[in-house]
This record gives sequence, C-alpha cells and structure tokens, in this order.
Amino acid sequence: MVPGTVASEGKDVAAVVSAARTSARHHQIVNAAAALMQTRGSTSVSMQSIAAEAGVSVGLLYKYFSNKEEILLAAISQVLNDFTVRVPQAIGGIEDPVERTIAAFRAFCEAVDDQRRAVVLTYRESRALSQAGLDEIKRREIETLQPLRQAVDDAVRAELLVPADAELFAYDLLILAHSWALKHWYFQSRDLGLDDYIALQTRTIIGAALSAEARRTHAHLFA
Amino acid sequence: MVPGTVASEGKDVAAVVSAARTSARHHQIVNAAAALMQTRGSTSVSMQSIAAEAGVSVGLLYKYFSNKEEILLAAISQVLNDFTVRVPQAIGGIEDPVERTIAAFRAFCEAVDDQRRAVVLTYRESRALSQAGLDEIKRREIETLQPLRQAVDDAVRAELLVPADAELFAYDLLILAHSWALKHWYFQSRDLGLDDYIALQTRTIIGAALSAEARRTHAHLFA
DNA sequence: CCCCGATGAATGTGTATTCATTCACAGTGA
DNA sequence: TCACTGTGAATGAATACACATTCATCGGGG
Repeated sequence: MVPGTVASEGKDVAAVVSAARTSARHHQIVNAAAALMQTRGSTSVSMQSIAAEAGVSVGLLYKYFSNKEEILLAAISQVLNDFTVRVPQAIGGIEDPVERTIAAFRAFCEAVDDQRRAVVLTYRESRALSQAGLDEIKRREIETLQPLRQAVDDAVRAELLVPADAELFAYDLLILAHSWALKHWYFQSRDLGLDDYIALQTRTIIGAALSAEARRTHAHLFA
Repeated sequence: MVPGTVASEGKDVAAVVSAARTSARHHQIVNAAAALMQTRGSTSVSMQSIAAEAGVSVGLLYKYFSNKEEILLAAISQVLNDFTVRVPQAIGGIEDPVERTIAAFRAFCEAVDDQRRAVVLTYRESRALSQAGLDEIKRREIETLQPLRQAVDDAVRAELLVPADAELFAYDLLILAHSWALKHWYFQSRDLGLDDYIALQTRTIIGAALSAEARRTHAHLFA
C-alpha cells in the first residue's frame, strides 16, 4: 500500500511531517555545529554554544541526538562527505591518469581550504570521541582517499608514475592536503596562497614521481 | 666578590640551595607531565594527575609554575628539544648532503617514534595554549627544521636534489615525520613498521627528487 | 483539553586554581 | 645540649567555573 491513501491517511501524514521535522532539525543542528567548528577555531564547541548557534534550546539537542559525540560525529562526517563528493566530481571525465591525480590533489586541497578550521578540529576534538566513533572516522577518511588512490594506480599501471609505493604515495598526498589546514600558519608566514601551495606540491611530489617517459610527455602539466 | 666567602655566606648558600631545589622541582614536574602525555595519550592531562605522577601535591605545582599552560609549554618544549638535539647529532660528520638529508629524516622519524603520543598531544592540546605559547612552539618547530633544511639546501647547491622548492621540500619531510605519529593507526593497519616507513618515504620523496646525475651516483642509498 | 515539541533552569562532574594549615628545620639564647 | 621560634616549603580540602546532561514546565495546534 502506498502511503498517503485513504486507509489511514492521518497517521501517514503525521509520520511524514514528523520525519521531515526530524530531518530538518538534524540538519539545522549539525550545520550549527559545523559552523561553530569553522568559526570558533580556537575555543571548544559546547552544547550551549551549538544550541545558541542553531537558535534552539539546549534541551532540544537531546531530542534529536543522544549525546554530544553524536553531533560531533555527524558534523565531522559532513566535512568528510564534502571530500567524497567533490573529489570524484572534480576528476570525472579526465582521461589521463596523471592529470586525474593532479586534479584530485587539487580538489582535496580546495576542499580542505573551504573548511580549514573544521579540518583542524577533526584532529583536535578526536580526543572527545569514543573508539567506535574514531574507527568510523578513520574508515571514512580511507574512503575519501579512494578516488585519488585509483588515479595513482592507473598512472602506475600506465607507467607514467613510478612511486616507491603507490598506496603510500596517495596517502602522502592526502596528508599534504590536510597539512594545508594543520600548518596553515607556516604557509601563511611563507606568503604561500592556496594556488601556490597546490602548484608547488604538485611539482615537488607528483612531478618528482613521474617516469622518465612521462617526464617528457607530461611536462606541460608542471609549467 | 666571589660568592661563598665569609661576608654573607649564609645568604649565598641559601640562595644556591633554593635555586637547586627550584631547578629540580621544575624537572620533576615537567618530566611527570611529559610522561603523562606519552602514557595517557587519550585522556587529558590534569593538574591533579600531573601532581600524582610527580608524587607531589597539587598546590606545589603552583609554587613552581604560575599555571597549567606553563607546565604544558615546558613539556612540549622538552619534546621539541629532543629533536633539536638528536637530529644534529645524527647527521654530524656526514659529508654527502643527500646522505645527510636521509639521515636527518631518519633521525626525525625515530625521535617522533620515541614520543609518539606526546607528539600527537602537541597537536591536540594546542587549543589549551595562549597565542604567545603557540607562537613560541611554532618558533621552536621551525628551529628543529633547520638542520634538515641546511642539508637539503646543500644538496640542491651540489645539484644532487632538484625539488621544485627546497624550503617546502624540507617542510614536507618534517610533516611526514610528524605523520608517523598523527597517522600511526593507518600505517599500523598497513603493517608498516618504523623502518619500513622510513625506507619507503625516503625512496618515495627524497629518491624522487634526485637529479638525473644523482640518480646514478647515489643509487646505492635507495636499495 | 490533551498531546508533544520545545524550553531553560537545575544538576552533576571534572578540573584549574586558591589558601588556611601543617611541618621541618635553621638560628638563637640559656 | 635543649627549648623556643620564625621562615618558607609543602599539603590537600575547598572554591570557582565550564560544560554535558536532565527534567519539570510551558503553550499552541488538533
């Protein structure tokens, strides 16, 4: 039976409304938490401040999440989600695996830049998370790595990249993308903007791993 | 007048004793804090736990440090100090700049490994530090980088390494050494031990930055 | 008029910091 | 040698505060 037909319409409608409200509240609260993580880089994110940011009462938070960890986890998850969405989108349709690797790295860095403080908090607030929560985040992080890893693997198979270890190479690129947030103070002091950073790291790490042949055929990518 | 002569011997002795006690207490407390940072990786380090670990009362901590930040700062400083001591020691006497770069990177990684949890806390507890404290740590971090940076510069001058940017290249190596602590869960899941990690990163990052000539002359370093 | 989403003051806990008190001992006078 | 005393190191219970979590209460729509 399709929901919304005569039989018990009242109940169905109520259920739909309730589900819609629940979903809306979830978004509202998680967005507030994410916004706080992004804004209040230094201070810690309290339930009181999340409630204030979301424009609701403290008590309401507990109607939709069972504790602070759930909210934090959802907010971090949302940050990671941005990666899983943007990276594949950025490399879709790019044939050449070296170009794809470069584009994936760029997309990673740009996504990190958009949520710079939140990424730092991902490292900092991890102490407030349970083991299960941490495991979940680790799983998601590896998940975000896959498109990049795939591109690197393809490039290795095509003998365009010859890193000592493809897996580690991809992970290094992930680390260096995160580092744009973690070590932003350093790059800023060096007067490196995001584009400078991406260009330099691309040449330093990816360019250096090119095979002898790719060094000729793909030189134009590292102007 | 030389201290310890007749005139006011009592006062001088008292001053010396007092200075010695102060120094000893400082070490005792900071060592306790550092030990806790290393042991209790997950839990936060409280004044109560520092006092317990040091075998003194909570109140005493405030006789020798004006607040928690000072203790934390001293403990982190001690960790960083390990770097400034061990890295130069490890590369002393090595002539070839590529070998020196490799040895410096290895020393960094080994120092990080020895204080793995404490290094992670350096990132985590930074939220508890004032701007001035953070600045101090940043300054010290750049200081630890210098020997490595020097080796890289020498290698570049000798046309053995040709990174896109020498400064960034050295900093990347620092980041990857730190990452051994930050991302230990990942490398562990990949069954990479410290020596594997050092060897692979050396080949992946340093080996890839070799000049065409060095690729021949220094091949033996990347077996 | 009742249901239930929403409220926010109250509660409990962890922890940084303080302060009244204790304690060990060196100096002093007999 | 011994009793007395002033000094400052050390103590740890008490305080203050931030913050996660709870719950008695409210109020508007069905």
